[in-house]
Amino acid sequence: MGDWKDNEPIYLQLRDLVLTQILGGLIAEGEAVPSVRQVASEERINPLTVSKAYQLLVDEGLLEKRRGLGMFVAQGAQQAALSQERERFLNEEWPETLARIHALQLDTEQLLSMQIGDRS
Amino acid sequence: MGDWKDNEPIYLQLRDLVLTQILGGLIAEGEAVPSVRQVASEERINPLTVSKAYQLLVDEGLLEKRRGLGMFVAQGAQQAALSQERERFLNEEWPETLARIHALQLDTEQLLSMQIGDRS
Amino acid sequence: MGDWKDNEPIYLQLRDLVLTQILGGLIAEGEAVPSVRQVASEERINPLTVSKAYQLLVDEGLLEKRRGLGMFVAQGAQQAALSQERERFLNEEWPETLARIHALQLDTEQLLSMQIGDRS
Amino acid sequence: MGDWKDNEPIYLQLRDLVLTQILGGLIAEGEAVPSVRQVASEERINPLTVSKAYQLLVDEGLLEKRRGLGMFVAQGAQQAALSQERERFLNEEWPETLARIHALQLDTEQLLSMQIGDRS
DNA sequence: GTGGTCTAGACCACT
DNA sequence: GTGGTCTAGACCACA
Repeated sequence: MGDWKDNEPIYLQLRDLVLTQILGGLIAEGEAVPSVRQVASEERINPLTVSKAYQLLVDEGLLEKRRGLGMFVAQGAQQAALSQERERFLNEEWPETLARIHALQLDTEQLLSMQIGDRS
Repeated sequence: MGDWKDNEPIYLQLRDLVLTQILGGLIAEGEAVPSVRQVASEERINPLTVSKAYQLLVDEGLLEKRRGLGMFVAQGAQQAALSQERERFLNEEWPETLARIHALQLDTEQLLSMQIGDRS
Repeated sequence: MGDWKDNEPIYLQLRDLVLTQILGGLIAEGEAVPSVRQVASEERINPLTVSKAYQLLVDEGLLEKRRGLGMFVAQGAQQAALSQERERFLNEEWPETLARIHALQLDTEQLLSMQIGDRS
Repeated sequence: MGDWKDNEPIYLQLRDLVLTQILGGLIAEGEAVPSVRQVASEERINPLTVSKAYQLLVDEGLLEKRRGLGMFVAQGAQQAALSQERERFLNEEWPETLARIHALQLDTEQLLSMQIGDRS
């Protein structure tokens, strides 16, 4: 349960992982996320690296620090994460993807109708 | 046309730029691409960076070096680029994008209706 | 009245709060301050944290412990707090603030015209 | 030339130091700031610590990264720093200071007329 | 040369 | 117990 792509910083991958869990409701709002030390030891990575990931989420307002207690999922984090990630996707990722699809003369509609794991 | 994203290496961005131009037929097969020096001075980047991008395209068989003359788009480059990039896109890029679309519960219709350059 | 800045220890913030109340005469000399338990439960913080704040004030001679009865504002506490805090303010806090005002080239008139709770 | 208060993180002190230099025009806009390694070695601190300070300034838009080249003072940084720091001071620091001055029954006008280094 | 990332380990303040 | 900070040293990608 601890394998990381090495073309992307671990702390970014971890941030995305936690964010996905918040999105999916796997960690409820108001609930504590696993402590820095715990994640570090389970995933066999450095506490600093975990800290960096968590700090990013705090900066985005999805996590809250409570001094001496730990980090907690902020109220409204699930909804906030959803709209914030949607906006990022629509503004940044999708336009580029769309451009590439056109350049490669592929069919957007057909691509979108694919299921995950499919190979056209 | 001299601004670069700083989250991706310049030489990769430049490679993609040239590749897109080949795909779009903006540089015909057999035609010369701008010299390393010219690109470097116009884009105000290091000649080594330009060289690196060109070398990648040579390695992929899309450009040809002719000693003393410069770099030229290889015969069949447009078609080769198309199939090779399609392969890469379908295998690496699209699955992740598709997964993200599902995770964010985005609307297929809305995605289809966006055109290049649009904002939602 | 239960939100704390997270860039300063809670026990210090609490100490300042009580001290301000003594200065302002909100808690008269000889009067009891709210019990550790009461504050802890009202403010939803750890009793140890409250204790720490109270202990600081005891050390400064502003509060007195009476076994089995609680903590009381010491005789002469208001006057003592005043001179002691003035000293600290003039020696430590104000010089830095003054330097910053000069560095930011702020207008004395504007600063004077602001009242508590104002925004520029 | 490398002594730090130990009640505040070094990286914050360093950030403030660089910010002050930008404010004072000691480092002109477009000019490079000393490299992470250079500062680290001169000040006898860890490169990571320097990095953290610089990263903050990048986040605030006062510094710009140029890949492989270093960090540069952004265009308009001096003015931006001035207004940004002013706003922070007026909104956060001054109101609290004003409240304290009143609680201590001091005279704001007299305090403001003090010169740096004075003792009333 | 530049900054970015990571590790291993330490110490601190806070609750 | 919690997170925050710092060190010393390493390796990497980029220009």
